[in-house]
Amino acid sequence: MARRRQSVTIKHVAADAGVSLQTVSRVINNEANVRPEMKARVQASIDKLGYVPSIAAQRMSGSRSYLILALNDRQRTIEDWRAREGSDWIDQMLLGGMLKCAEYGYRLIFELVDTHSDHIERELKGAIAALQPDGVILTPPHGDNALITGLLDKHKIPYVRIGSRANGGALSISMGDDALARMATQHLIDKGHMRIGFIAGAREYAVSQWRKEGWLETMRDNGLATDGLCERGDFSFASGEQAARILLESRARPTAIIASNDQMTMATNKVAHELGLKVPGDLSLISFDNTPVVRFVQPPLTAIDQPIAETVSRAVELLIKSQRGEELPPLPLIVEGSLVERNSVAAPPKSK
Amino acid sequence: MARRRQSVTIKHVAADAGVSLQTVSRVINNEANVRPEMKARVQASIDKLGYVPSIAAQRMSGSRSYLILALNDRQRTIEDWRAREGSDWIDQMLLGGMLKCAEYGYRLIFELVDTHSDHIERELKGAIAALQPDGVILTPPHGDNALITGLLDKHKIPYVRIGSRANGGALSISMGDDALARMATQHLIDKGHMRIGFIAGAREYAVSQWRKEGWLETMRDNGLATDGLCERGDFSFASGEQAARILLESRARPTAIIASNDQMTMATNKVAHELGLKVPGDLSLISFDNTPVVRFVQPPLTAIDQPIAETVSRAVELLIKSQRGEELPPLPLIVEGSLVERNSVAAPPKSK
DNA sequence: ATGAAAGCGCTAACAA
DNA sequence: TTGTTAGCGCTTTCAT
Repeated sequence: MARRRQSVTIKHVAADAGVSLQTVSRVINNEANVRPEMKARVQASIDKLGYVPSIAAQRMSGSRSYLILALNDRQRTIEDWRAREGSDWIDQMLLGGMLKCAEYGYRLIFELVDTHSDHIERELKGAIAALQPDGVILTPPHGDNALITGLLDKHKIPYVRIGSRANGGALSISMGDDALARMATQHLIDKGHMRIGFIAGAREYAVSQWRKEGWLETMRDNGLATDGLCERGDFSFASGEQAARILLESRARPTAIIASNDQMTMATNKVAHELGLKVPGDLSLISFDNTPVVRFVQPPLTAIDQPIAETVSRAVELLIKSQRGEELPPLPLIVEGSLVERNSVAAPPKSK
Repeated sequence: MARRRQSVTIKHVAADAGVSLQTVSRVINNEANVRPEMKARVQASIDKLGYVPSIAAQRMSGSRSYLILALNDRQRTIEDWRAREGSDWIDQMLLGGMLKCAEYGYRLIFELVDTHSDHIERELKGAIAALQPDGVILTPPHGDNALITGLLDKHKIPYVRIGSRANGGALSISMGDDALARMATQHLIDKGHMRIGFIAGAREYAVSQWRKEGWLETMRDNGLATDGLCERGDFSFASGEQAARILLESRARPTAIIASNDQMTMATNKVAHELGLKVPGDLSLISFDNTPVVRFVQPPLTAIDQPIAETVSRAVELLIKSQRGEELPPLPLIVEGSLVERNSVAAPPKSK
C-alpha cells in the first residue's frame, strides 16, 4: 500500500515564503491580521508550488470539512434510476448544487437514506461521523423526518429543508407549490374549464398537500365544485392510471385534470386515450415537475416546471452563508416555478 | 463557528473495551493478529457506542480516504444537464458507482474536469490534494488524456479508464463497442438491408472510432459497399441533422442508418420525416446509448444499450480490489451491451 | 501583525 | 497477540 503523503504542504509554502505556518494558514483562510504585502508573498508561494490545503487535515484540526451532504430518499431514487423513465431530479440537483459548491471550494456528496426503517439513525450517524459535513440538504420527504432533523440539531450541523412542511427553526426553501397549483388551476379556468380534476401525490410529501390546497382554494375562490374531483396517487405511473380511471369513468367527468407529477399525468394521458378521449380536445392536462419526458409524449404536456437546480443552488448558498455567519434572506426562501405551455391544454368541449 | 469534534472516537471505544487504540484500529480495519474474543469485545463496544471512524483522521494517518473520484467532462455534462434532453449517463453512473462504493464503505465524489484547456492540471491537482482519493474513474474522453493519466500515475493513484483507446498499464473497461456496432450492422443485414449508412461521433471519443470500425468491418465481411455511407457528427442533435441530410439526400441513399448516439439518431428520424420518408418503412434506424427518450420518440427506436451502471460498478470494484491487492480479472474488462429491439427497424423497401 | 506549541483522530512502525 | 510512540497537515489556542 503506497503511503500517500501530501506532495506540497503548508510547511513547504511557509518555508518558501519564509513565514510561519500560522501566517500561511491565515492567508488560506482569508483571515484578518495579515499585511497585504505579507499576504501577497504567501499567495505567490502558494501559486508557485501549486499548494492546495488537504480537506482531511483541515477537518482534523476542528475546522470546516468543505463537504455538503445531500440526502435523498433511497428507495425512490434507486427506483427512478432503474426505471430509466427520464426523471432528472438528481441531475438538476447536481447541476445546481455541485456548481454552487464549487464556487466556494466545497464539494457536494450524495447520500441515500431510507425514509422508513429504523436504521436511518445508524446510517445517518455513520455518514456524519465519517464525513463531518459542514451542512446537509434535505430533499423531500426527509425534511419532515423528525429523526433526521433531530439528529442534525443534536450534532449542530446546519441543514436546509427543501419542500418541507415545517418552517420553524431551520433553514428552508420551497418552490411555492401552492401558488403554482393555483397558477395551473387558474390557467384552466381561464380557458373555460369548470370541472377540473386533481390527482394528489403521496401523503408523506408535504408538497402533495400544498399542491392540492392550491387547487382546492382556487376552485373555491371561483365558486367551482370539487366533490368527486380529487383522487390520490403515490407519484407512480400505476397509481396515476388508477386515479385517472376513477376520475374519467365517473358520471360527470372532469374536462381537465391536474396531476401532481409527470408520471401520473402521463398515466392519465394513456387512460384518456384508452377511453377514446382526445387530449386536449376532450380532456386538458397539466402536469407537475416538467421532467424531460413530457416533451416527448403525445401531445407534449403543459407542465409546471420545478426549478430544482436553482433551488438546490440557493440551498447551498444558504448553508455556506449561515456557516460563515453572513446575513440570510428571509426564510423560508421561495424559488418560484413557472407554467410551461405545450399542447395538452385547450378549451373544454362544447357539448354536455 | 461551532467547533465540531467527533462525538465518539477510537479512544472512547478503547476505554470502553479496555484495550489499546491499536487493537481497536486493528478491528476496524479487519487486520490479522486479533484474537476472536478480543475482536468480539471491541466490536461490541463499537456497536454499543455507535462508533464510526472519521475518514479525515484515517486519511491523515496515511491510510485510505475511502473516496473514489469520478471525473466527467465538464462541458458536455453541464450542457446535458441544461438541455434537459433526458440523457441519464450521470444517473446510471451513480446507480452503479455509488451503490457499489457503499458496499465497501467508500463514497463516490463527482468532479467535472475540462477536456481542453490548460487549467486541467491545476484543477485535477487541486482535487487530488484536497480529497486524496483512493481511486479515480475516468469517463470518456478523459481516459485518453495523457495529462490526466500522467498526473495520476505520478501521484500513484489507481484509475480505471472507461471506453478508452489505450490498454496498456492501467485498469480499463470497455463496453465492447465494436462488437456492438457489428451486432447492429448484422441485425440490419439480416433484415435484408444492403445500403447501411453510419453516422460517427466526435473523434476525441475513442468509442466513436470503435463503433465505426465495427460497422465498417461487418459491411466488408458481407461484401457490402460503404462508399459515401459514412458521415461524422459530434454527438449533438444539430450535427446529426446535418449528417443525416447528407446521407438521405444522396443519389443512392441508404435504406438504414446507424447513428452513434441517441441525439443524432433522433435528428436522423426528424430529417427522414421532413423528407417524407417513413421510419421504418423507408428507412430503418438503430441508435446507440438507449437513453430514456428513445422510447418516447415516434417510432420508438431500436437501440444498442450501453450498460453504464454495470460498467461503473465494475470499475469501482476493480479500483477497490486493486487497492487491496486482490486478484483482478483479465483486462481490459468488457461489459457487453445489448440490442434492444423497438419499432425503428424493418425490411428495406422493395422498389428502387 | 506574527509566531510557537499543542492537539485533532487515527494508523504505521516499533516494542514487548 | 497486544501495547506504545510518533506523526500525518492543519488550525486552534496562547504568546510575542
